Amino acid sequence: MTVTIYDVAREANVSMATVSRVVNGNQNVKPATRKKVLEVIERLEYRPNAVARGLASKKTTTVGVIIPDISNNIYAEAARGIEDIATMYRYNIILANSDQNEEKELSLLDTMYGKQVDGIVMMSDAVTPKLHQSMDHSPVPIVLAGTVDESNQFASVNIDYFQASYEAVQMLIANGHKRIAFVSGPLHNTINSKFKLEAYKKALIDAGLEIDEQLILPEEGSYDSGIEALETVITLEQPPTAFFAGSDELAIGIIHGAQDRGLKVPEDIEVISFENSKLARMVRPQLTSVVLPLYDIGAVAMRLLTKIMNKEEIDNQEVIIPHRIEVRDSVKTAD
Amino acid sequence: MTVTIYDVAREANVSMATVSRVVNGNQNVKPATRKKVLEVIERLEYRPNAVARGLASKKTTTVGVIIPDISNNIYAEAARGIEDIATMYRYNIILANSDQNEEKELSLLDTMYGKQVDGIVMMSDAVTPKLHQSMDHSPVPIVLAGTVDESNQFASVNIDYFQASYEAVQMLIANGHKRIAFVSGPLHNTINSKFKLEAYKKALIDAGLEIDEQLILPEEGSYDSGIEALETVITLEQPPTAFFAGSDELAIGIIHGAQDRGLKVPEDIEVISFENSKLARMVRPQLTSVVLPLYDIGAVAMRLLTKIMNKEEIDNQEVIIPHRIEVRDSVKTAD
DNA sequence: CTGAAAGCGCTAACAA
DNA sequence: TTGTTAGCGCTTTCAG
Repeated sequence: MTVTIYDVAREANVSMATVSRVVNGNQNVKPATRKKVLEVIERLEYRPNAVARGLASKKTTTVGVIIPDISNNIYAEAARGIEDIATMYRYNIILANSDQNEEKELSLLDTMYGKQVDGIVMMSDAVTPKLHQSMDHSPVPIVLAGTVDESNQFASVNIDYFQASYEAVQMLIANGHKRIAFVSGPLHNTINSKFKLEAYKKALIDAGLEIDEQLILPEEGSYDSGIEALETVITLEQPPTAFFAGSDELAIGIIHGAQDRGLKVPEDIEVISFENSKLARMVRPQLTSVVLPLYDIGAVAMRLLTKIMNKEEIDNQEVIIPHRIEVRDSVKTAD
Repeated sequence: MTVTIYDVAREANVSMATVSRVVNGNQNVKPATRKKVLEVIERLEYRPNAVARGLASKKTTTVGVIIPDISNNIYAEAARGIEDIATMYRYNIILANSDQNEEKELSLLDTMYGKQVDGIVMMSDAVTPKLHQSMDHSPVPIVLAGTVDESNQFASVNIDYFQASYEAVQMLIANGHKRIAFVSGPLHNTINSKFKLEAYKKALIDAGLEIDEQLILPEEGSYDSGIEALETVITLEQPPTAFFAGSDELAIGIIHGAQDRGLKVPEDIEVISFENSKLARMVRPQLTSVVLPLYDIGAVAMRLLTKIMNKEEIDNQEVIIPHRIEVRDSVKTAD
C-alpha cells in the first residue's frame, strides 16, 4: 500500500542502505546510483516515514513548545518567532497551551518527553519547584523564553525587565509626577512581582517619592481590568496622575477609562505601557511603551535550542536581549 | 539508559505483551498482575515511547494544523479552538505557518504526511488546484476550517459568509446610505472575492443602488491599509458615508482615519466590521461587527476530524455555524 | 561505494 | 489471562 524504502530498494536494484543514503544526502553514493534511486523515488512517490526514522535514529526533528495561551497576542508572537526559526532548521513544533496551570505544564512536559521531541521551548509565569524538578529530569534540552527561572539553572532568553521597568517609571517621574500608579498583571508571575514591581518601587524611592500601596494594582491583565484599575484609583483623595501599565491592553483600558470620565491623555493623565504590540499604534493617543520583543525572544530561544541540541558550545545560556522604549503620545514629550 | 517496556516486563516477571496491555488499559489483565506491573512502572519511572508506539500501531495521536499565520489574532483564535478539542481527545498538534503561500502549504502537507499525523486541520485563503490535488492524495483525513473549497469535496467548517455579509450591508442600507464602500482583504482570498464582495454587490443591487468600482477597495487587511482606504475615497467627489470592512483592524483604521480628519463616527460615517475580535470593544466608538466565531470554527473542525479519524458516520461534512451581528456604536441604532 | 543484518521500542495477532 | 513472535520502516555499524 504505502511505499517503503524497501520497495524503492527493490525497484532500483540496490540495498535499503543505499536508498537511505541518498535520501539522507550521504555523499558516499556513486552519482549514477544516486540518480537511479532518485528516479525510482520519484516514480513510486516514495515519502520517508518520519516515525520509523525517529525510532531508528532517536531523533524526531520536532521540538515541543509549551506556552500559556496561543490566543493571547503576546504568546502568539513568540510562537511565530519560535516556529520561523524551527522551520529554518528543519524542525517542526508540537504546540500546546498550558493556561499557566502547573498541572498542565507538568503533564505537557511528560507528553513531550514521551513523544521524543528533540528539545523544548517553554514559556511560563513561574518556574515552580515541581516544574523545576521535571525540567531537571528532562531527557532533552529545554530553553525558557520570556520566562524567569530564579535558580538560573536553565537556558533562557529574556530582556532586562527590571531595568526596562525602572526606565519607564523614571520617564514618568521626569515629567514631574509624584503619584504614579502601577497596574501590572498578576503577581504570581515572577516577572511582575520580582522585576516590574520592584523596579517601580526602587524608581520611586530613588526619586524620593513615597510608595503608596493603594496605587499598586495587580489586575489580571485584560482591557476591562485596565478600566477597573482606573476607576478604583481615580476617586482616591490624591489620585495618581500617571500610570505604569503591565501590558498594552491594560494601558488601553486605563486610557479609555480616563477618557470616558472626560480626562485627557496625556494632558491630565500619562500612561506608559510594557509590551508594544501592534495595538500600541491602534489607540488614540498612541501608546508610549517599553518594547517587549516577543518575536525575537521566541526566535532567539529557538536558535539557542538548536545549538544545544546540536551540542555546540554555548558561551552564555542566559541571553538578555536589548530593550528600548518606543515614545509615542500617551506620555508628554519633554521638549 | 532509558527504561523500556522490556525492562518493566523483566522486573515484573511478565511478558512485554502484558505490560503493553496494562499501559493501554486493556481489561484482559488480572488485577493482581496489573497492580504489580503498575508498581514496577512507577518504580522505574517508565514512560512509553510514543514514536515506537506510532510505528507499531500506525497511529501517532497527533494531528497537523496548517494555518496562515499564528501571530494573526484570527488564526490564533482558531488554533486555540483546535488545540482545546485536540487535547480533549488526547491528540497533540503539530502547528505550522504557511503565510498563505501555496508552495509552503504544499510542502507542509508533505511534511505532515511524512510525520504520519492521524489527520490535518487546514486554514487557507484558497484551495488552489495544486492544493486540491495534494489533499486528494492525502493518506489521512483533512478538514478545512474557515476556508472555502469551491469543489465542495472536503470536510469543512464555516459560517455563511455570503448571508452574513449581505446582512451587514443591508444594515447600512437601512440606515439610509447610498454610497457604501467595501474594504476587504485581498481578493485572492476566496471568501473575500466570492462571498463578501458578491454579497455586497447583491445587497446594493437588491436595494436599487449603484455599484461604484471606486468604492471597492481590496486592501491587505491591516490597520494602516484601513487608514489608507479611508484617505483614498474620502476625497472623491461623492465620498462614501458608510463602510463595510473585512476585518476589525481595517475597520479601526477606517475609523481613525476618519476621526483624524475631524469626521465623527457614527454621526458622519458609519462602519461595520466582519470579525468581532476582542479589539471590537477596544476602540471608541466600539465596533458593530459580524461575528466570525473563529474559536468555534476551529473547535468544530477538530471535533469533526476526530469523528472522521474514528470512522464514525458523518451526516454532513460541510458544517455551517450560525452567525450573528454584534451591534455596538460604529453604526447608528435604528430607534 | 555498496550490502547485510541487527536493532530502535512497541503493538498485535495467534497460541496456549 | 498471559506469553510468543512477527513485524512497523528506517538507520547504522560492520564488512567487503
